[in-house]
Amino acid sequence: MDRVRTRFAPSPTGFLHIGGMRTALFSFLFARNNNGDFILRIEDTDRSRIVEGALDDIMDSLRWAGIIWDEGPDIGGPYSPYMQSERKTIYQEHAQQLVESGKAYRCYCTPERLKQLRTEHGRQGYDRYCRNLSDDEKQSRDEARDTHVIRLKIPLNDETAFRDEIRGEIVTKNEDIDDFVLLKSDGFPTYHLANVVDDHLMQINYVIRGDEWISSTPKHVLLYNAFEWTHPKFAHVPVILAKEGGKLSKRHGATMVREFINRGYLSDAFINFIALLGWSLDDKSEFFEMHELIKHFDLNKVNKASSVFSYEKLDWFNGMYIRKKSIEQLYELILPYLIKGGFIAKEDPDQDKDYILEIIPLIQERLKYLGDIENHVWFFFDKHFEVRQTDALIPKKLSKNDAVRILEETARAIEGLKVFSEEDIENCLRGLVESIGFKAGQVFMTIRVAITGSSVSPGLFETIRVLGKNRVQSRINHALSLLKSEQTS
RNA sequence: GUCUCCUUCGUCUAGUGGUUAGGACACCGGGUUUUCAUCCCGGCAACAGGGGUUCGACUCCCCUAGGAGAUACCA
Repeated sequence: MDRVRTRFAPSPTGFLHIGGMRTALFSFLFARNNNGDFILRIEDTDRSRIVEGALDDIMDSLRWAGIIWDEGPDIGGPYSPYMQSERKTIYQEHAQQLVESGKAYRCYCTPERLKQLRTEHGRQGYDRYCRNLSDDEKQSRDEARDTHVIRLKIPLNDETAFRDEIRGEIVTKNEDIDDFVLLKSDGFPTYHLANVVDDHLMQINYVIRGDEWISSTPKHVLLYNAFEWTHPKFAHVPVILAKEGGKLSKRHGATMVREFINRGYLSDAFINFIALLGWSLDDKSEFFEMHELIKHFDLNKVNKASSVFSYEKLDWFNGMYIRKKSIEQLYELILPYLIKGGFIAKEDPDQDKDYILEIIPLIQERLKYLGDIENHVWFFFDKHFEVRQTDALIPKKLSKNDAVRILEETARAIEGLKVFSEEDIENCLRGLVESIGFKAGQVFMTIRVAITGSSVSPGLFETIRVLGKNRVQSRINHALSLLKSEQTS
């Protein structure tokens, strides 16, 4: 059997979408699983819709995810170029060839006529008017150099079938297929022409794409037939929908891969999650690294039905992956976010490395995504510290004086600690609870709010240890002054 | 409207004629506990509906409904 070659062929009309990434992933996994090639081709034949920066975003996002192509616009390859806009003459020659062999024809219908056709008959496609133009008329139109497009002459009274690798046989009556446009009046090809010509020329033998293409596949099959080429195998993978059905859009949350990168989702987690949208190995495996996905991927295990993107489950996966990272790995990962949050200086990022290395274990299991880091570490940095919940300083059922007493006793007890280990801190404070007569929860909450500024924090003893004696003492004093000033009740 | 595809817990899914229909996320309850988180235990919850075929249908066929896509000189 021939070497497997698949491709991902996005158009640079926007940043890479979640669904696009998932389709690219399946195409990539299938190629790698078969020791084949994965090609990146850019379909930029609609010059009016090209978005600045989209091409770079698509390539960067794919690389981030570990979806690496063997041939593409940036690295070239044996079938260069990989930008369709640079292949314009190839398509024109092929379209011309079909006109000459009588399989396609020039159509001079104006956009206005086509529009009117649609309003009169509903959406029923082109009426194949120019297909039957007399030779005289054709000649005079050509002599007048009327603008025209080239359309494929669909063989009537027949049906077109193909086998989808995921769905099986799909049959369409040819009368339901338009004499669709091959070459636009500006000389650029339509997707249909360009995609067929390129897939053939680039030796693609598996076309793996989103299932929104199912209904145009018969057109492509007919085009392959017109060229007398054998068509590749087709596999239409299900698309990703929003919760309410319909396309995923901004109002549901992030849709661009870029947004997930920026928020600090780990590529391993993202890929793992997205791979499971429409594919699964069995009823128990849920964690897969890329090499495992490659090893196990199978088109037969791809679902037919579209799936809903769950932000909650992505967060869960991401949390699991964050917890699997070593302290050192996590340090490298969060550094950019610490810089962005103003916690450390860009010029000297490793300045507080030892301190941060101590902090990480305390927050690791609480982190959902890296961008969330500042909500967990702000109070570890003096210049960001403030008591955000001053009223929480006084626990339920206790008075201001009780709180003052707790903090004063705590300051004294901490001062007496010779060894500042977690164990010693714990023993010390538990002893304090005993002697003071309040409940542990009440005492600890007051201390927590005093030293972390809020009622939610990592474990108290470990936090105290990491903060260090000096910081703890000065924060307790600060809290005392807050309590004594009349603001708190 | 027409054509095509799809349909198992709220969500992601396992299941290929005989299962108490399994797992995960979310949710609810309990445990651990100084808060939050983690972790552990338990619970809720599904075969869209109707006809067939069959000794027997979630599994096969047909119809209906619902959803998605196409119906562009966009991809």
